[in-house]
Amino acid sequence: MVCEIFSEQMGSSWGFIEEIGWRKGPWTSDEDRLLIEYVKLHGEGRWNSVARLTGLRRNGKSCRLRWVNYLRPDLKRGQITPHEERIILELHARWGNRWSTIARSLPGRTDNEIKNYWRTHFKKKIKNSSDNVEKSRARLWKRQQFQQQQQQINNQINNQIDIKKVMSLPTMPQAKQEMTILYPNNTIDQQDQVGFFYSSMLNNSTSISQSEPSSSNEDIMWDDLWNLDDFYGHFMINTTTYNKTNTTPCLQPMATTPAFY
DNA sequence: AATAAGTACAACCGCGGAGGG
DNA sequence: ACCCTCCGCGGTTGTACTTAT
Repeated sequence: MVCEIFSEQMGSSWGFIEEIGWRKGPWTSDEDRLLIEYVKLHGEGRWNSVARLTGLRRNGKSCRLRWVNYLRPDLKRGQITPHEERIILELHARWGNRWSTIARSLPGRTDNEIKNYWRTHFKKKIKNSSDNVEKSRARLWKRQQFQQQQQQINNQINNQIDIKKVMSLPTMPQAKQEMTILYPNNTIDQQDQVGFFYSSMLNNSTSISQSEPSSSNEDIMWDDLWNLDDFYGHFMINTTTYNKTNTTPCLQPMATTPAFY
């Protein structure tokens, strides 16, 4: 019966690409229904049998993809929440583009969804990253100046807060020196970038509650993250520490954690 | 209002690993 | 050991929709 319905509604007038028997392009609601019925009856898997058993003119790959990314009942709909975004960032720092691995930590989200989210929200900034290194350094320096001023003001206002730890942030040359010791095999340029990112991450983490006059903190944070993207492999993987029994990763940019950690 | 640029997301493709014959 | 099929993964493309100019 389902085959009859299918053949009635899947005429060539639909305008979709047909290639040697297999349909391509967007799925129709009827195709979805057939696939859902198939999974109800036979369970997930054996995707190449779908066409034979349902009359659906989709190949196994297409059926699996449609089910996994769109039809599965346990999928979470709606926008990625800020919390999920943080998780994605942290896990990407640890795993790189292993989207399926990242997706396992986000129930209801698919690898495809996370991959798309990453690309549209973050990846686009990479192309500008090399140009931004110098600009970011200037911003970093400016931010450090700003933070020091803020800290001085805070000191004056509230003597009970001990901010010595925050003020002990390493300078850029210090960070580079530490990286040279820790990762002597990296090139000078890599160490330069690594030290820079480390430094900027630290500064971002301390300035999170402060407002900065001329530019958005968020913009700066993302810009700096992009500078990191190309050398995660040299840095984050080596230095991200996690307990094997705890699947939640933590961003700890340096082996020698700064005082405020 | 028109259109170019940007964004979001569904879907396809190629590749490689696993497993069975 | 080899071949074949199936499956899953990551990269990429296509397109509808939104926003900016």
